[in-house]
Amino acid sequence: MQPRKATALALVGPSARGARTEPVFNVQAFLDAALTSKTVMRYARNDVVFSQGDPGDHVLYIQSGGVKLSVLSKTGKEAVVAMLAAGDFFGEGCLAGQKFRMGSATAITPSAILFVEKAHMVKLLHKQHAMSDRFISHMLSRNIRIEEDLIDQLFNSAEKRLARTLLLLARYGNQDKPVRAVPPISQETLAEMVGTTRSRVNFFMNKFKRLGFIEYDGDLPLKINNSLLSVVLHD
Amino acid sequence: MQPRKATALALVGPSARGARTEPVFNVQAFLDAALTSKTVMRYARNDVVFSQGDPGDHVLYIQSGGVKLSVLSKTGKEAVVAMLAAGDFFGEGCLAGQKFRMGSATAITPSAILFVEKAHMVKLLHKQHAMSDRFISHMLSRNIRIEEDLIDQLFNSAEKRLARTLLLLARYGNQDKPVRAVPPISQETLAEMVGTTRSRVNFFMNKFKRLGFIEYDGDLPLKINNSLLSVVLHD
DNA sequence: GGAGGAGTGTACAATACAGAACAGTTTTTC
DNA sequence: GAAAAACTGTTCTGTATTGTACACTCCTCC
Repeated sequence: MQPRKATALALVGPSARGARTEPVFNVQAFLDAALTSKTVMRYARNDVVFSQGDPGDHVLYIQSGGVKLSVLSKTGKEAVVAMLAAGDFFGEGCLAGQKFRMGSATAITPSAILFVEKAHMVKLLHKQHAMSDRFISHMLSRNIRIEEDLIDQLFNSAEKRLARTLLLLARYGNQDKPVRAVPPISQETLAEMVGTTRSRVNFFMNKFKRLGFIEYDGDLPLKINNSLLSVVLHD
Repeated sequence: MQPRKATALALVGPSARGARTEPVFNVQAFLDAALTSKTVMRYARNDVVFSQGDPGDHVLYIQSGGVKLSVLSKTGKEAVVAMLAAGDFFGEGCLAGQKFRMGSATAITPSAILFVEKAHMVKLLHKQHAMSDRFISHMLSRNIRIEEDLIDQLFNSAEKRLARTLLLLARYGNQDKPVRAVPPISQETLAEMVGTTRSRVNFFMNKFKRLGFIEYDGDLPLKINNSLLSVVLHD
């Protein structure tokens, strides 16, 4: 019924990490099928979608908005594991048998989230090529991204990690401009993403500012000078 | 033709991180299909399957043996990203459009590796439920594992990370024994897995030995005392 | 059987980092 | 519009970690 050919090869060559503010693939086919399992929820900024330890057997899909995945350690430290945008899945752990959420999911902008029950998701993966393509593609690029984060942690100092995080965050803004805008994020959150303390982030932010790598008046959102900041990474 | 029901639900509940020295699922269906694209290669310990930077458009599947995935930084440091066993896939990056290998793959034991061409892999994923179940299941558990590694890096000290790495490595040995054997791995490699220096690994290894957490005569393979070592992690 | 290599045991100086504290500023909230 | 909360700027101290260096043992391969 719905046009399917456009998505059939989605798996093969999506430079899945490009500027991606809207889902890339043919949402129709997926939604038509998925919506039969009904639930779409709406969240405001900072609303909690689920909390670490919650039972959960739904895979979630971001129709619009953005979501932050974080983990809390026994000692109370928080780490941000991923920042997701429209078209991303999360909570897929339940497909692998996880009965409880391993982390928390929080909306970072007003978001519409689709809930797909695990059993139903499995069916979809079997029945719909477009769906399984999309899901596998998502898993692949998420894998690549997490692996890069891990490698970043293993190789680089906090200063370089912060530089990299800023550069990646900037991709949320417009592409192809030398100077990009970063969404409003506190130094506290940056610290949780980078894996260091806020005071350390503050120190480096001011260093970057002093050196002309980033621009801001003490107020977020800030502008980052792409080419300059890359210097930090490649030396 | 081949019995398929046994694998149909493989996706749903595989405690994929159990003792897994042989592929869990029905290899027949997969091999029958995959082998039409022919290549199986055999490697001896320390043979290189592919190197970082190599062009590559094959997904690889471990029929038997074990493989180490590692990455080399610009400054010459090496990091071990994963240790894989029979039944695991690797090199899936090409499915997401990566034209070159992002890291190196090295056999850690004599191994038989199946090469599946990218285009053929995509076909298999569409045609064979058992195949796409198996692949998605693999991606899910790999994802979970890498994420855990990342969180480990963010939260824990080098000492705890080493303890965790040893405990995980021990799962290669027999399950359900309080004392497990770890395959022969140099302190150098351990350092690359943990993300620290060899001298630091040596320091902690001797500390663990002194405290009775592990046993070895200066010679690998070593035995680790499971319950004791966990103490390090949970305090 | 001697040379070279790989792996281990150990020590030490330089440094990156965490943790904590406090003042100043802006933004929320009632 | 006052009080509270949230965020930034900055400083300090102790500690974990790196980087490096050297001695020692064991293996292996001409």
